[in-house]
Amino acid sequence: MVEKDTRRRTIHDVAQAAGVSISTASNALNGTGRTNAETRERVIRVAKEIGFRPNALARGLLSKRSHAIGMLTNDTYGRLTLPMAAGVSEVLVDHGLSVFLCATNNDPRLARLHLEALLDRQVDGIIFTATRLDLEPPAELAKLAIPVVYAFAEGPPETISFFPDDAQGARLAVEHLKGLGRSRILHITGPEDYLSVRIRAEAYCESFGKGAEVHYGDWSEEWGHEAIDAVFSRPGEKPDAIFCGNDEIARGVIDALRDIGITVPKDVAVVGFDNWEVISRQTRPPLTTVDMELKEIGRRAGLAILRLTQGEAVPTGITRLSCRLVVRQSCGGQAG
Amino acid sequence: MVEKDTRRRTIHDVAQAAGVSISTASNALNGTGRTNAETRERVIRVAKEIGFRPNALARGLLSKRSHAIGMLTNDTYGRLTLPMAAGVSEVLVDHGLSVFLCATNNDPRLARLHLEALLDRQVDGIIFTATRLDLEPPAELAKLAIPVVYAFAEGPPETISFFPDDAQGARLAVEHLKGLGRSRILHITGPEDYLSVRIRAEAYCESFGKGAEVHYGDWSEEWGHEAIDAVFSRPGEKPDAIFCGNDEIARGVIDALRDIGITVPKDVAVVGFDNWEVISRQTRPPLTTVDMELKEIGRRAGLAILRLTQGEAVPTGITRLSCRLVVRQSCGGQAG
DNA sequence: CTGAAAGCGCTAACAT
DNA sequence: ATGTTAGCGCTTTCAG
Repeated sequence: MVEKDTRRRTIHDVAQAAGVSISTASNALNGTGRTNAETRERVIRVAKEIGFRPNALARGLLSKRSHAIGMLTNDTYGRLTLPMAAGVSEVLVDHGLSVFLCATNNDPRLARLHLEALLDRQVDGIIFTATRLDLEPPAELAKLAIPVVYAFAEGPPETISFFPDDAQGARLAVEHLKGLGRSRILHITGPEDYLSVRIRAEAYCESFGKGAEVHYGDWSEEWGHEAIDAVFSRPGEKPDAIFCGNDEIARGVIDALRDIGITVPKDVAVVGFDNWEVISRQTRPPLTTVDMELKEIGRRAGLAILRLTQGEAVPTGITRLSCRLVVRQSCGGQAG
Repeated sequence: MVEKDTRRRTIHDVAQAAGVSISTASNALNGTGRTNAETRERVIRVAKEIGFRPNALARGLLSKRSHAIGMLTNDTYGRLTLPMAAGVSEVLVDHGLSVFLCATNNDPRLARLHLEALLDRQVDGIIFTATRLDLEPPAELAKLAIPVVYAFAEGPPETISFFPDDAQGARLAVEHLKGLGRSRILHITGPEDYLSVRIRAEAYCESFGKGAEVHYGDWSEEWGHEAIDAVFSRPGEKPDAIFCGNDEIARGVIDALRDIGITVPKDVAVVGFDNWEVISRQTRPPLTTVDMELKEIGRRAGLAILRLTQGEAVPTGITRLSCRLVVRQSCGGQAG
């Protein structure tokens, strides 16, 4: 009994089966050089028949392009990184680029380990993503010979970065509330040492004008509760709208308001930030919130890397991508 | 002015700089063959000096091992896939294996595209992960010449699969409640067509015994609300504990109980399933819940692939990994 | 239009 | 102990 040959078919097999030389087979398959239409078709047919698939390693060795990129992320794939990864992958898969996912877990040793592995594998480029804008990317990245793109992170000058436009997102929220006739809008948000927190707060202050009031805290529902309890237990005029720094805070705010008998959105309108659906769809009422379009950020980063690996130029600097307001019922919008 | 040579250093450069032949350099660096200790050290030193890093493509071409594996996942990286990916990566990175992440988004075209790309890249193995146990993995996977491991998914007979032990997890929850003196435990869970739902429900019934009562619904907070409203508005004895099919349902349950003036955990204890922290830490009181140890599933899958790629045998069949009960305050546990 | 040959960077027999 | 050589699978001059 003859053992079945389980080896992968090589271009050598194709050439032999088609009765041509290896180089002719290669030319035919890649449409390079001059090849008789007839032979070309025969070669292509044979290749399909015997299930030939070119070895990407051999190709990469020769072309010095691996058609793979690395995605380096500082966290264990939080809710920010993943939508971005989806966007990256979506853009690249149809161009034959694969993605190595490297979670560094904020550990510099791991980061270097992954980075070296990526370079050894001759990746055509690297996308660095982080969980907050003001996290310093590894300095080595800037010195690499291959293209690097920063997503949700800021690279050094002359590099390419994609950000959500936090200021525009905040304005979107405030203008929406103003348009609904709200006039005493409070901002309850996260820790002041986050860059996005400061940007959003500043845009809120500018957009709302006199009477703006920012409460910094942490990213938790509990903080939303606390803040509401504090604000509504003090004397004086009460707010008629709350713009929250993220959806978790917004959820705490909404729950706290209900607890003290205030109706959302009739008495107080609430807007969140993130559109993290497990929260924003489940608040009662569902939450109007600002979506940072993370997937789009990923897409843009992927596209940029794609262009760069093809030798095209991509403008350097920070590109701020617009946020989108997702209107649900917590502001008095239509039921839906 | 001489252009700086930005080419990557090759073993040829090392050999030249160390004044030895290429093969001696190779032997010295890899510790293969016989090499004089002195030359070996010199070669290694020189290699480090000029920043030599071996080209993984060339190595892979020769050894037919790319030291990369593919992770194929059916969803756009949901909360289930990601912890598993983290576990996989954690185990493999120190062994020099990199991971291609391929999100198929439940699209068969994408799945095949990714699979072919992985094979072209000569990956050493593939891990398939899904978002539910009873999702049929692509049939092509079983026929591959390389090792395949299924995580949170069931492969065909004679393959290797890792599952959470849903039945044990459910028993953990029920026994915990019984141990706390609860005697009228209800099970409010997800859609009956989910295998995990059926397994958990069955284990609950067996463990709780006479009087078991299962309410099937969907995976939402809303359903938790509805179910509680229905149960507490009907005549007859009321439950003193609820075992929920996931954390979202549990959150709805807790909120609904509070709405009708029932205190958790005093009057009714609640246990969830998933330990999705954005929910389970934020319920009031925080939720006692069953953790499926997804990261551990990923680790085991990664370890299995590692063994297989090294030619070691790994027992086939389904391995069910124990769940862990995370005790918070929704059952009357200690405050923490 | 086709084929022979060189070589990408590396490893592993085999000579020396 | 070290060097020479062949070759992994592929693309690409360059002769024919």
